[in-house]
Amino acid sequence: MEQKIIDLLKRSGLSITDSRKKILDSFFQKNSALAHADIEDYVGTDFDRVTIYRTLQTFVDKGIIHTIPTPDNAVVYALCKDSCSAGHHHDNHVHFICDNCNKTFCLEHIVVPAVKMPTGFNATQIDMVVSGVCNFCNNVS
Amino acid sequence: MEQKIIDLLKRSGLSITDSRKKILDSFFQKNSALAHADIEDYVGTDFDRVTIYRTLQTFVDKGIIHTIPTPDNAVVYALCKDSCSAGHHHDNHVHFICDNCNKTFCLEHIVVPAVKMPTGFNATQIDMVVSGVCNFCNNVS
DNA sequence: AACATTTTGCAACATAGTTGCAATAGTGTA
DNA sequence: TACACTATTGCAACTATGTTGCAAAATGTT
Repeated sequence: MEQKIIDLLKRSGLSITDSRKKILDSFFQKNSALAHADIEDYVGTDFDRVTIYRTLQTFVDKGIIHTIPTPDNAVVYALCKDSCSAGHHHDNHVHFICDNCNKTFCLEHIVVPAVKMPTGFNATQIDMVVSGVCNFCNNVS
Repeated sequence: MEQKIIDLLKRSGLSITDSRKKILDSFFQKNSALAHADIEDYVGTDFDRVTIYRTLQTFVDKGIIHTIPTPDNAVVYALCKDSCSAGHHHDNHVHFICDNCNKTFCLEHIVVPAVKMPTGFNATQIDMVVSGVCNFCNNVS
């Protein structure tokens, strides 16, 4: 796991630092998307708030994580699959937010369907966010 | 116009106040969605920041406006069509954000397409936000 | 080990949004 | 129209979120 994280950082051309390792680790530990506050909770007081902001920004720039827009306008981050590289970002899957446990999931294999735009409108990016109850919460009940 | 706004407020069971009239007016004047800051600019110093927050919240509760999630996570509001009523909200159209002029539009007649959810996931709401260049910016170039 | 380059932490700041409470304005009734 | 009741507003203070500059510390390279 440790090695997997170090490899990913190296592959992205980033130097190996404690905060980057720990923050990446938090994404591998949980398998849902994380808000800034979640990460702050996870790493505790080990690192400064500012460092977390900057690290997340770096990860987004390098294509390691991507942001997910949510209806309640909280910033949420999730790991990108290997096909994502710096700048060129293949994030065309549907995202799911559970109203019950409040977690955000990437539905990796559900592709955002095409929509026909009105004349004059050119689409470059499409975000689709579905809310409801996730499989974990459904199984519990 | 004045009368139209007063009728809308009455129909929603709200008392007629200067701030509500002015804020509703800003939505009728511009025909794109508005961020809190846009409204603050429009109404100037006539009303307190807090009043604008509370008024927008009231309008959302009553189904007069709806919020739109944006990829850069700014809160944006737009007028609901008449079919929207308090609590019961028919907001199943696609939203469009222009990367050039930065305005947000409701594509009222473009319905969000259906997507098949993985087993265990139940969808109650689907948001679809398209980014690109709007028809106004395309015509200009 | 020594150096140049990144990264981090701190402090200070900027913006966004919330809450309690007293003052004010709107509404229905006489 | 005047009154009383209720709803709304403004103020102040606060919390949360995010940003910037700069010096100190850690990283990578030789």
